[in-house]
Amino acid sequence: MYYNFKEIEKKWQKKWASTSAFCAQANPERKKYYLLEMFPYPSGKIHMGHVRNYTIGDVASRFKMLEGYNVMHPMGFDAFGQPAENAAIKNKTKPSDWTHKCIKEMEIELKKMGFSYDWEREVSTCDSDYYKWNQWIFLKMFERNLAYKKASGVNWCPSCQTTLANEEVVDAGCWRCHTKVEQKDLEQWYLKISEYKERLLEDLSRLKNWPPRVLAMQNNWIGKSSGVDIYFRLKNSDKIIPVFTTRCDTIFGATYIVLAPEHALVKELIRGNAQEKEALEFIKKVSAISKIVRSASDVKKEGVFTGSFAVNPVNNEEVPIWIADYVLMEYGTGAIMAVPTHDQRDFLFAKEHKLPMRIVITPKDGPVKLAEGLSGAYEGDGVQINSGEFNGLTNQEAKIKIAQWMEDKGIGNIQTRFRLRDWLISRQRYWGTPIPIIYCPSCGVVPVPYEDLPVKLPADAPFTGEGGSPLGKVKKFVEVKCPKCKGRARRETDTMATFFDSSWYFLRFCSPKFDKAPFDAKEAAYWMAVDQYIGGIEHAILHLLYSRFFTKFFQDLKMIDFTEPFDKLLTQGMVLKDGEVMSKSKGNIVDPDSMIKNYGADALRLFILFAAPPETELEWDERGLEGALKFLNRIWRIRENLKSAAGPEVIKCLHRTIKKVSEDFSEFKFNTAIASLMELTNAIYQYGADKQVFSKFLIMFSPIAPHFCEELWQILGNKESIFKASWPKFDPEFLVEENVEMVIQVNGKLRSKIEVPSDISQDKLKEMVLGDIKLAPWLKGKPPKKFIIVPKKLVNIVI
RNA sequence: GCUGGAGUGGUGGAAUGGCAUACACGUCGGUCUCAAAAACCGAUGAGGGCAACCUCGUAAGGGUUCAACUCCCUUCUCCAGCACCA
Repeated sequence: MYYNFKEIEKKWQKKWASTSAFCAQANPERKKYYLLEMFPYPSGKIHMGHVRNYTIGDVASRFKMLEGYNVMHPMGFDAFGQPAENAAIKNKTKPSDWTHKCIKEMEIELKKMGFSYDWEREVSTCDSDYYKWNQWIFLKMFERNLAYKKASGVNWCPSCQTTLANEEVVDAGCWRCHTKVEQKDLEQWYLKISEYKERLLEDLSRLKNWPPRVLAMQNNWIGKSSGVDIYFRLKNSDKIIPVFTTRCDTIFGATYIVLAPEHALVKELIRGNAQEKEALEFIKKVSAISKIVRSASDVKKEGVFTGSFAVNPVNNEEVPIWIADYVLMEYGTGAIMAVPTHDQRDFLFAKEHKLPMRIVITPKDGPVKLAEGLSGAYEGDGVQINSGEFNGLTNQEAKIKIAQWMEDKGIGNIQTRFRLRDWLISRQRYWGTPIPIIYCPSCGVVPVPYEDLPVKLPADAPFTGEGGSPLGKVKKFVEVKCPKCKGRARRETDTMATFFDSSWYFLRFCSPKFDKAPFDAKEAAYWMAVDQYIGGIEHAILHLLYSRFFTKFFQDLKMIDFTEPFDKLLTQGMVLKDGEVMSKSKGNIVDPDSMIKNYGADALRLFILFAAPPETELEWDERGLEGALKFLNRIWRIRENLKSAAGPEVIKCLHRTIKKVSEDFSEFKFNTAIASLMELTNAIYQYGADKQVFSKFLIMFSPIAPHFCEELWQILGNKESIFKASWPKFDPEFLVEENVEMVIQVNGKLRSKIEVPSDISQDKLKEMVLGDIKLAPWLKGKPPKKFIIVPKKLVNIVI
């Protein structure tokens, strides 16, 4: 007979809701613990990824609660975004109706899993009470020149009909629909995240409890590199072209320079030259291709000669100036010096266009290779040659000396460059936060005054699917009075990228109904930072970088006094089926709802935690889920067979288990914690348990299977919720064994085992070991050279 | 190419210098039953041996150590992120 999980789970979910069991209040007397899982986009249905993410969080949250912490465990919805608009077009509904319906459905599913959320703190980013503060934050950034508008080539998704941030372009496609991204010249709003690049990079070192790969990814993304701007002068002109290089040690080998096709000087350089026509055609061709496609490494590097020359400042050599598609305007100075002998890209380009080469670094102890015989660039370290006064130095020494020498002579400037670009936040969509800006023909760009916030989304925008923002078609939204001159003006119709919304929601949870600012500083001071954050690796750059940026911004506004929002981060692994990610297109989706129906939420939670450690991928296996249910039933039966007093074997095992589970839960090693609870269960089956042992077992197991344990807890006669109980403590006395089994090795190989009193003296132990008949053939009568004794574990005899 | 991570039974996984394979899944056998299911008990890395036992075994090779899945070096494979970033 299976226990009735359907009834039991429903019963306790109702009870927890009616008693507000998980509602948290700030209390300076108590130690707080803020546990947060990344909030979901309300698609209407939870998937196994959500189940895994939120189960891990729920166990941690309930464990901390039992340990006596004041736990805040909130949940909300990242509710703006394109699916709602697409649904509106398809089903002729309104995005807000569709979204709110989805949120309702999702709340029901989350509640069915028995998660211990503080629902009174729930937020939805599409509520004007929330997005009002997006606008508030935007205006604060605008005041500090951290939000600005600029025209430039931007990533454009033709399917979503909107612009995308660099972070949202994945494999040259849109992160949502995978459509190939195009390039468009548009005037768009940006956030100056680059202002924070040094801090964002440096503070990574504070994040000791973040996974190394996330730190590595952010480090890469910020992409700091040090080098020198070297000033090349145009031949027959005073004009200077600075080029950025990290390899100034190769400057004597620079035989030509290359500019990006968009470089400001290009037009002037080609004017009147024989190459002008060819060059103009090339520029036209390149500008039509998106930057992403252009920068794909498998595309052949193309370029043309400008017909002009520059002067290498270190040796006054005249070098040709080329333009090529592989030089990017956005990075460095938009111009490079080319050293074909020591840079593979330059090498290939020089070979193709028959440009000169000169070796300036030769491998230590290696022969000097001749340019004619060179099959590829030598990019390694070595000794300087053909480098004037720097000959003979190692290139690493030369790098430092040449940089300094250039600064002294005024022909170069030591520079640090970053890869991180500013964050494009304008979206030509409806279902997002309106950017609070008004364009006035006489006053220009005018911010909406704070007292006029929120700028609400009009409810009656038309959804035709014809492209272009629906907001632009709502007259009463667009046509406004200028706040300054009261003249006729036009409202900004772009909305904010939804990543803006999620960059500070963890602060909103501290005071979700606060109406004077995005959050109440006092509440935030108590609850922040988030002690444990849990979510998918897909947000390793986007969301986590933006959230760090916003936190630093709030710190600068003196609204908070910390600089990093998330103390510990756990990125959970994906749930796979037959080795592949579950997806609609593969048709291998396992629906959590039907699993709850067939096995119960507790069994699902148990399986998901037991099948793999949280960070690794989890292979879905329904047999494992059956196994989880079997284990629950095995425990269920214990209640009928409790003895009046448990024997010493079980008591010892209990204390070992308490120690192990306490340690494992703290380190999120749920799979091994469950394994040790299973061992205790096996011991109970062998030796029997009393009520006390079983109660302690239930407390330890309750974070994993909360409904199940509440029910048994009540059956044992307890009136209060099991989550009001306190976490059991182990007694070290019970961990001490009178006798221990010791492993006896000869030359490191296991040859025997003996049981000895655990407090045996070394001499007595040696005596016993030498008397062990099993060892005789291995010792061969020879006297042992050495005894290695690891107390209570092992003896190794070296002969 | 750069960066980070991983490689252990038929399967998921455990062990971070000290008995390799805990705990489960699966498989096989037993108990109960007219029978089956459920439940309970037991076996289960490979090879050899009647057996006690022996040999081999954590991607491959080498090293350090009394002792290596674990530390070091070399190589291979897989996963993930970034990538004409000068």
